[in-house]
Amino acid sequence: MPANSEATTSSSTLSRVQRKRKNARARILSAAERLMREGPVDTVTIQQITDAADVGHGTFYLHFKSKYDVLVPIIGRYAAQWDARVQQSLAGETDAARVFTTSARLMARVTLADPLWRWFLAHSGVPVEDMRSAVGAFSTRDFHRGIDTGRFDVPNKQVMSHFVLGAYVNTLLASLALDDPGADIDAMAELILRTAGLDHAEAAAIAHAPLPKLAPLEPPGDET
Amino acid sequence: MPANSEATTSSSTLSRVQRKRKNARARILSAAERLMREGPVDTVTIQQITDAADVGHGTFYLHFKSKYDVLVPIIGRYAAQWDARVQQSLAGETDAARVFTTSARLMARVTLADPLWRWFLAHSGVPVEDMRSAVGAFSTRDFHRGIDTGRFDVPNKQVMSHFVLGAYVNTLLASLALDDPGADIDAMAELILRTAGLDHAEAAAIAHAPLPKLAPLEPPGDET
DNA sequence: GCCATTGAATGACTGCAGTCATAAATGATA
DNA sequence: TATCATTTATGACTGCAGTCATTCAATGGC
Repeated sequence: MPANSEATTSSSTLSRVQRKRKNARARILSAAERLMREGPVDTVTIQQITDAADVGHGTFYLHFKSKYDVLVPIIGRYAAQWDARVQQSLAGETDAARVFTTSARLMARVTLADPLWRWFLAHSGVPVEDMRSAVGAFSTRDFHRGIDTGRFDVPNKQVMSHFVLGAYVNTLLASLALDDPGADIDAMAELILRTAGLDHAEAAAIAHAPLPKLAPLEPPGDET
Repeated sequence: MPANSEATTSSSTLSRVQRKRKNARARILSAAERLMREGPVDTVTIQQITDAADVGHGTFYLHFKSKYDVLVPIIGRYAAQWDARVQQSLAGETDAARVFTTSARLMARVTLADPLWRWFLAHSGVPVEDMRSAVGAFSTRDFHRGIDTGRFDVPNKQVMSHFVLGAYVNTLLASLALDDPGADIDAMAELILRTAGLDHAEAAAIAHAPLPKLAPLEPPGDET
């Protein structure tokens, strides 16, 4: 008796079902993003998402574990788009310390500007791995480059990664309450550079250098 | 029709009701701790807690917001007991950097040894303030002492606090998977000292100095 | 001693997250 | 193009978190 009782009522095209088939995941993702951008994230229910995506309630759990879980790829894509721009604007820069620092400072600002990221940060009751994949993927990459090229001096690469990521996330978390988080972000960058072995003067100079301007991202509802 | 239908069946002493009255919060706390230490934290329901505490289901929400919320004072008390011992064993130490570092290293080890703390860390989807009050209260105190006495050199005290707390928590979080987290904890301590302005040699020396022994805590079911 | 006021305590109730038995679509084999 | 195996989808169902209208002990005024 379960399954599609209503869906087959109009088995006219049949391709409609096929279309649903192939990209349930993508449909859920875009429906979730739309709904969560419309209203408060908390009030969006799984049922609303699956209704909007025109898939069954259970289908959601085939692709995602929870509401948090569906946010990860959404904000990940947002971050990836910005990261591409940031990297572009840093094309000429050869110093790994400057690349990392500028990237982190810009990405932190961008992150704090997005309502979905803000909610995610405030509710980051997520395992380390999700944090890493979504929050710190880009910063981590640039940071490791600094280590691998010998620009940074760290006693324990593994611990250093967790250390810096945690510091980064918690500083952003605290900055959620601020109107202009720029100064705190830069102070954080300075501290990271210190931790990475740069002397205080150089850390301060790099962390407070002027930032390159980036063109704003167009409305984030576009599909690939 | 609600209220106590069963509770008044034996209105023998009447003082029993009075006793329930005054310390619902304490009863909930001890019942919650007992249940959560008995089985997996996840499987304990609010209903089970209120049943064990012999209070109504709704009473729970009068005192606590959630299951996470009830854990905060529980693990806070555990930490406070250990902190007292740690401070005692550091009575002779005058260097704020050594006090902070030793305290942090010991408390991290103790924290990682407690199942309730481990669960809390793994599920720390809690606002910064809870984290601060439970996770970092003692470390934060010692850290600020280092700043205030001029032993530490930090550009921004506020940011520094969030930075260090986040680094601390996330490093512990990552250490949950390790059999012996000691080495990682010490590496973390070294990084904190660097961030606080100590030169690399001194940071390493202090962070890897031998730890004082502490007598183990007796079974944590005692009431004050 | 009586009544009014307060706010702690209660548990039936609501709504959502997450599960699971069922079933449709797809693909492979021949 | 029939048959079986595998993958993907479904929605009724379960159980718990959290709410809220109601009850009642306690306290203070008179």
